Amino acid sequence: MEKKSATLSEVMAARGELLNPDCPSREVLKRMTSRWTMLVMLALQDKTLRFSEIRRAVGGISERMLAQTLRYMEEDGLLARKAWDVVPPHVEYNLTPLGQQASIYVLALADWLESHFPLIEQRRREHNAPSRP
Amino acid sequence: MEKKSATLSEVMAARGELLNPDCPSREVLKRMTSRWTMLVMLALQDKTLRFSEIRRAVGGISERMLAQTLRYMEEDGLLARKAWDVVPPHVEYNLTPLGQQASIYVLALADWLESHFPLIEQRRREHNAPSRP
DNA sequence: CAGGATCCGCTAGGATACTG
DNA sequence: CAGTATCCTAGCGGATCCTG
Repeated sequence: MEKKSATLSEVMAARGELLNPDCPSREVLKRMTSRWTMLVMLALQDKTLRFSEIRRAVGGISERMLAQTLRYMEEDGLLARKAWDVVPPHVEYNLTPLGQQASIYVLALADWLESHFPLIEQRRREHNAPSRP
Repeated sequence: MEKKSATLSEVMAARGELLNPDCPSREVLKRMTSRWTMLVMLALQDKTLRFSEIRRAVGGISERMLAQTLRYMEEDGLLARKAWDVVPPHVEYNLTPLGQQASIYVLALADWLESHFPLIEQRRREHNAPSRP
């Protein structure tokens, strides 16, 4: 499993990997780009937050989904969880270096989307109402 | 609700826009990062393909999902569809400039994911088998 | 060939209640 | 506070058949 500098063809091959239906990274893609994961990344960008703080930050997420999302992210090494053994419980979350790297791309996409959303909406209107006489 | 030139704080607010549960761009995010949309973008990167070619390129996608994905992408202005009125039908798809812009971010994310997938998998194994004696 | 129409299983995800 | 457990529903998505 040594990692040498990738040749161009290797890079190109790797790039198409996801198009393979059996590609195991598809599930990771699915998780990472899932509705809530991206928003949690957005909320945790260079911050450390507690469970309920994230819940408040990410509008509309349910406890169940937040818990599950956090578990997945931790499992994938994107999220660090620190729990103090006190009562009432105190747990803090923040992105790991790996998670922060990933968040760069997620945030870039989110930013692009937000800034181009008006254009997309306009295209959609044009599309759905094409020159009605 | 009037829109003047954005101040820095407004820009920062815009970045958090997606965290608002009522934010309309959430649905676009959902569509754009949906399972198949990203893979179709991957397949169409600087290419023009026909329906069945895309279907073959994106392993595992069903006709129904491909058709729906293409419709959404066209609706959002990410995809251009050209149909010749011949029999048998001939239809070609390629990304619009807007779609190509978007694909940059999607592909960047996909690339990062593919190259870091081994690491993520390793983290997951470590996580699921923590120092068993 | 490029899809639309239908049927249907599965699961993502919400609401609520409960616990350490 | 930080979750887990349970129940339940909408809609994602697959399989299949059909048509211009």
